[in-house]
Amino acid sequence: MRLDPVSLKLFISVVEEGTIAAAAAREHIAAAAVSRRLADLEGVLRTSLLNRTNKGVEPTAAGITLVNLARRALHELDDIAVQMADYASGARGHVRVFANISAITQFLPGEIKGFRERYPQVQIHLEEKISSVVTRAVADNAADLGIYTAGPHAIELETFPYHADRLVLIAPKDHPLAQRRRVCFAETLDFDYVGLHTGSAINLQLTKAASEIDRTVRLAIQVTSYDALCVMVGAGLGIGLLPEALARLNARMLGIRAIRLEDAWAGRELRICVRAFDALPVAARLLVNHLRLG
Amino acid sequence: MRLDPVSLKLFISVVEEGTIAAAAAREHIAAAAVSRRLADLEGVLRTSLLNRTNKGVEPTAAGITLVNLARRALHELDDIAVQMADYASGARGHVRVFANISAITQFLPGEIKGFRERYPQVQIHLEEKISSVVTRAVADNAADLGIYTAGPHAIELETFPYHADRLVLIAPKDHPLAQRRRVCFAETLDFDYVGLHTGSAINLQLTKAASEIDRTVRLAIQVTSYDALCVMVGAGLGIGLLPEALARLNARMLGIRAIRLEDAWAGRELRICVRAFDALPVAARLLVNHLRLG
DNA sequence: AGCCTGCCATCGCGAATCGCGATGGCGGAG
DNA sequence: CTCCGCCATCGCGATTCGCGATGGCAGGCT
Repeated sequence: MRLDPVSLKLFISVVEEGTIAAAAAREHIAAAAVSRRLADLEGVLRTSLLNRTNKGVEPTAAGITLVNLARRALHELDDIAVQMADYASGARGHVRVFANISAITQFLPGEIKGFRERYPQVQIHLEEKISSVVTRAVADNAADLGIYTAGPHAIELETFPYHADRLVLIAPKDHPLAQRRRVCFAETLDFDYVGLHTGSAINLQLTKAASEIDRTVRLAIQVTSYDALCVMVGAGLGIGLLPEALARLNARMLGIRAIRLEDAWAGRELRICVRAFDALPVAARLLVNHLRLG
Repeated sequence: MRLDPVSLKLFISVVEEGTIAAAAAREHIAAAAVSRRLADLEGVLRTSLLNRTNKGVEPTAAGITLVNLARRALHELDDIAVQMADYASGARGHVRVFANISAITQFLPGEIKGFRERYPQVQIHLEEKISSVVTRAVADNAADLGIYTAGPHAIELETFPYHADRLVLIAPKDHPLAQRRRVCFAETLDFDYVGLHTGSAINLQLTKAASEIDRTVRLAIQVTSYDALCVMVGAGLGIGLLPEALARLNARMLGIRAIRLEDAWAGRELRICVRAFDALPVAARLLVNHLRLG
């Protein structure tokens, strides 16, 4: 049988006031009721808590111990009410998310929408960064969780699988490769490329793949966003690499063709990273779990 | 209105089991009763704690917060029962006391007897030490509280007044000073002394007083206890200094005379010392308070 | 489409708990 | 001896609580 907080509170009052009568007056309850609760408490704990005289009461050694323990326990209970008041008033948990453009444009919108429906009290702050910046931000506690493209990262983080995506070649409609359904990467190196900025996962992948076959990439221009990449390719400045979902999205509007790359490395993995899952605020853990199930 | 531990426990079970029905079975209570308590809890906290479906329940963000807070609070309540079990089984608080012989022989017996009557559950361990050892032991946490003769002590302790006592001269019955009712210290230095061991408060006091009038003490012998001192003086080896109560006690049995010292420093103060009163176990604080009121 | 199942919410009922006023015992003060 | 203030106990009525019964809902199966 668990101890009753009302009786503990009355007991504390009795010890503080020195008499059951005074404590009863303070707590707006009949002295008889206090007396009975104290007797019950002593029965439950099987020890005498008070020495009773016709001048009032005095705590026993056990009673003094109980007063201190009871104060702590009641403080915890009161703290529950205080902490829960934020929910009662509509205040929210807050999660800081950094994600790369691949995740943001392909998967996060739908999943965050679903999460917000389920947990309307949780507020999400989302920033788009390249993968290396994402992992660094999580490590530095500038973000609660990050979504990045898997690759060699020196930073020690706790990670979870998120989604897979695939890179495709995009070319202007009148490009020699535009009529192809599929292509090997090596063939593409005969043409000019529109590249993404240094440090982006795609740019790293591009230069790495070329290096592995002793070739170089002919970069006509480098841009900093997928949109800019699509526009440049559509304008005929070169070909480029793009996540498949994005390519499909932009193909019709920007007059570009998406061509499948047959190389194995074109398949990529997006991952979720956190500093330490167990140390995350509750709301962030909820979001991680939600994204993992997405 | 304070939160009800029974409802909090049921809430935790529900979250852990995932359904009200399973939690009800686990806690041996009807599901209807659980359902009602949960609804009441949500009313008190003015926030939704669970999303209910026909497949069971799922905690809201508020509910997850509450589970963690409730676990802590319930642990505190359970801890009360555990800690109080010692009293139920008769185990006691324990206080380690170091005191000098003056306190032990004159005041402590009666006062400790009164304390034990009042707090029979508290156990006292008493060791006799000289004042410098007493203060050192308290500083080193080898004792909870100490009683010593006030004097220059480098150790920083929290102290309280205890009792005053007075040193008197004791002499063998046939000694030239034995017929005197009172004497000045300077006069006594013309005779041999039986001294206490180096480091004792009385020995320090003796040598300090002599030094202040540019005289030396002629120590025929040094002993380590008051009993030995009395026996030596009774045997005629010299005169000595002793607390008045002890001197009166031993005078008749050992054939010695107690003569009042007229010097101001013969009046002494006994003090209680602790490392930090607020940090003491409850039982030790009770004893300190009892001794202060003695 | 209909039926079955498992879940949750609500209700009325009886049992248990709780606060109250009345009463009595006790010891100290006047 | 009387009075006062304290605490303990009791009987009573009000309140709370757990139970079984009932109903609504949605998913799964036929």
